[in-house]
Amino acid sequence: MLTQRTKYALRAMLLLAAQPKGELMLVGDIADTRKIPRKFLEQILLELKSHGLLASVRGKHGGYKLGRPADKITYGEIIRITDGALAPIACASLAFYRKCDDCEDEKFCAIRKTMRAVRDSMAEILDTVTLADGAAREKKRR
Amino acid sequence: MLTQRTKYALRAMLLLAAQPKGELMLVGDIADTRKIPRKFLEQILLELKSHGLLASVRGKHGGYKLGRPADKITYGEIIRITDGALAPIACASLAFYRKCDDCEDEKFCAIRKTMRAVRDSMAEILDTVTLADGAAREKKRR
DNA sequence: ATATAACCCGACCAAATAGATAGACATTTC
DNA sequence: GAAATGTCTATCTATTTGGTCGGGTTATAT
Repeated sequence: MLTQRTKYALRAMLLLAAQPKGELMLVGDIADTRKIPRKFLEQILLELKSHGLLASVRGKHGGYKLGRPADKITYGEIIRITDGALAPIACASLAFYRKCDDCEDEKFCAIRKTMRAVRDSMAEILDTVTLADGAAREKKRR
Repeated sequence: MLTQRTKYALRAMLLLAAQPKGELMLVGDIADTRKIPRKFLEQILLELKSHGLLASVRGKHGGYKLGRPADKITYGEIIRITDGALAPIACASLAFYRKCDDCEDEKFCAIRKTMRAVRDSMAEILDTVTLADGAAREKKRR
């Protein structure tokens, strides 16, 4: 399950993706609009920024905007930053691989094999769908 | 990520699936073979049994065996019992659906839509792969 | 009867993780 | 230099996870 943190991250990013290109948005406005605790959101945005997914301007008239075009940022990227591995089990992860403590023979592990397949099919979606796709969909609401 | 509990459950079930058909296995033997804390395993097996995935015999010469043929038990079933929803987010789950507290318009939620797609592709694998498949694979080890 | 299992239950515990909150600091505009 | 705004670090609390412990019960084979 995605953490609350990740849900907040996705929501905030989608909101920014829906802004007129290059326009800055205040942390406070993002928090209010998407009902995210302000201070918590601050941390999340900072982390996303440190990975280049966001850009910011300080001082008066500052704010946040996407660090790259919305069609170049995938859900998968965001999730990996805020939540970590996509795979259901660490030994089946690519980006966050870790051996199971008590695994004897990874190569023949029937659990790992299946979880790898699951990971792959998750990644196929999450590394393909972009913020632009999401924002386009949400626009229909109005 | 799957919990340790679920990993144990899968391991235990796969071991039972590899037994000669109908043969009983002691909790203690399962625990030793698959390196699972004995008392913890007891709890897990009991839960799986209560859902019909296992059958047991008490008293001397007692033990556990699968409650159904190995090719009729999927990974998905086991995971849903020990871990809950497959979906990355509750509002995208079928078996464990729950509305997001602060969701305004589920129908147009771009997060939910994608996570539903993810859920579906996970379920397609996890509800298809059976213990028989897994056990067959592990047999090759020898 | 006795030994050997599974069953069942509730209490307890430690460590990790999640979800925030608080406050001081740095930077920019006006 | 004052106001607005992002940056950074520390701290707090609650929940979940992953067990452990103990002991009582029920069922079965010998």
